[in-house]
Amino acid sequence: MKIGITHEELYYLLNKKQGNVGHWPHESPWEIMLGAFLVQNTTWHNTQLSLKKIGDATLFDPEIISKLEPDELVPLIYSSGFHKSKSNLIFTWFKWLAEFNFDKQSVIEAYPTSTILRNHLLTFKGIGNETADVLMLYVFDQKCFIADNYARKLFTGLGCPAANDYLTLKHHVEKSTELELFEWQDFHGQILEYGKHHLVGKGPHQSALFEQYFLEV
DNA sequence: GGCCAGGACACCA
DNA sequence: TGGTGTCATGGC
Repeated sequence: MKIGITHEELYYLLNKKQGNVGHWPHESPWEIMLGAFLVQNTTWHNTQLSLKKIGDATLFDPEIISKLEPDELVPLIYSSGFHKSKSNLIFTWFKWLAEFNFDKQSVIEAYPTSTILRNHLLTFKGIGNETADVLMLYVFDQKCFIADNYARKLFTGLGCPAANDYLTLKHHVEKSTELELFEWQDFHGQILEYGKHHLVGKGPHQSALFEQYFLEV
């Protein structure tokens, strides 16, 4: 990268600067899945309103959630928007999980490689690259990089030429970065935290600003 | 009252 | 393959 630090160093700088940001707040894996779907193009605040309603109605019991029809899900998730598509996704997702008896280890073992599992996640209508990676990283415990909007802005600002496309940046970072699983999880949280404070409403090319921030450790 | 948020997808050329 | 419209709510 242009400012001459490795991806690992970037992560450690963010972590040192911002401290513990709590990578993905949750009480259970079911809450992570629901959060990943509901937060699409929505604020975390709106997502939490929906999660609270689902929790009140189901206690996040996957068996109970899996028995809810899309029409029954709509009033629970209304506040996070796109309720038609999101209710259908939750419905089909938990029906699929039921085939594995809601055991995520069984899901992981049913697919020969993490790439094959990820490709299957992408077959769900409503799961794209970013949501698939959130699930892989936080639910199925697979090391990966989430090249979301904030990450692409940040890496572009740092002079990374591969950052304008989701998959290009994802693969670039993954093949050239050595981190533990919990660090990959925290990396996303750190970028998100940084993005919410420094990237909202700003254009992608802010390298001077980034350098000033990171070198002021 | 317009703009945007921790996207995804269909459609078009 | 790349660009654009659409889905929808809540906060500022």
